[in-house]
Amino acid sequence: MMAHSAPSPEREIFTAFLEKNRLKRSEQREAILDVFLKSERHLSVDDLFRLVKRRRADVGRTTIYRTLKLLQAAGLASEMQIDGQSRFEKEYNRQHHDHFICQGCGEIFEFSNPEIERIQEEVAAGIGFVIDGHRHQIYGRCSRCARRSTVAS
Amino acid sequence: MMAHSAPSPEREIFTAFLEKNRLKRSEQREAILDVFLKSERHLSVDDLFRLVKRRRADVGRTTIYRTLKLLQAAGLASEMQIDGQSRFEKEYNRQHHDHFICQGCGEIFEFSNPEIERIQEEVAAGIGFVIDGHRHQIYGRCSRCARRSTVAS
DNA sequence: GTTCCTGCAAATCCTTTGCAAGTTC
DNA sequence: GAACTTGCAAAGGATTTGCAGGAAC
Repeated sequence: MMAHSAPSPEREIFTAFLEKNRLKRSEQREAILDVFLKSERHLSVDDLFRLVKRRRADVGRTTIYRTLKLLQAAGLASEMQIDGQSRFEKEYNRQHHDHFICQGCGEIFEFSNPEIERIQEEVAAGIGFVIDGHRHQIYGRCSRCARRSTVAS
Repeated sequence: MMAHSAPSPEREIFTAFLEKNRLKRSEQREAILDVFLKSERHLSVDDLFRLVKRRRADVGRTTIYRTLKLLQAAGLASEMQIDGQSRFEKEYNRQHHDHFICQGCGEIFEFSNPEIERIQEEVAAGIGFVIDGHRHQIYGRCSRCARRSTVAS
């Protein structure tokens, strides 16, 4: 039995992706996509697993892993690594961005800066390097945590 | 029995580090440091393990892991992640830099750009974020591999 | 002699894979 | 019904830890 969710461009893309690859819909996949789309965070596999489990206690971790691969292949999710751990964020209709990562509270802030991208290209061109992509993570303390640690110390 | 190596600032730093922390010298540690210092590459644990093994067939992987932690703590090595794998490079007397990573041949090129660093700081300041450090990896193809794939296709 | 090191094996952690049973089309 | 999906358990790969024996101080 299939559950139904309100339509959205992401769901249509996922459905199209499944069809194109002769894959099937399933309640688990719908639930995972739903939960994933609802979240505004950078989710670890375990975060997602726990969130989906609240809705379907019988879902397996394996299915989370497998579905995340599908979401990436469909262009709906993108993976990043923080402290050696995979995290996933929504990718659809989003432009490229990089991350500030607060080491105090774990919060992740996104940023993008065309100047930096441009300089990257220049530097790459200087050595004949052709850029496919990049990861730029900046570690430190967010304003709140910075304030706190100044006061505390 | 202790082997001896030509003195170098790095070896002195390591010796001082061991003394300060009431740790002991050992042939393994000396050998690992030696091999590490001689390499100009970004070594995986396994790379280092194999290189050291050529000199001391009896060394254990565990000792490589443990010694790398010491080298990091002493400021002689720094760790980076590529494809989820740890790699280590020399840190002593080196200034901060980031990496181009060729997905064709695996080669790693270093770069540093003060403009990028400056803009980073500006963007961070804009949200009150205090920077501790950052990782900036650019993926793509080096000039040789770019040429090859253009010709081949 | 005490304290620290080492290598092995076992344990962890995260992720993938084999497989039998259940779903979707 | 054929083909795909699921969850479990087992297997993998990278790294860490417990421990008994060995080396450094």
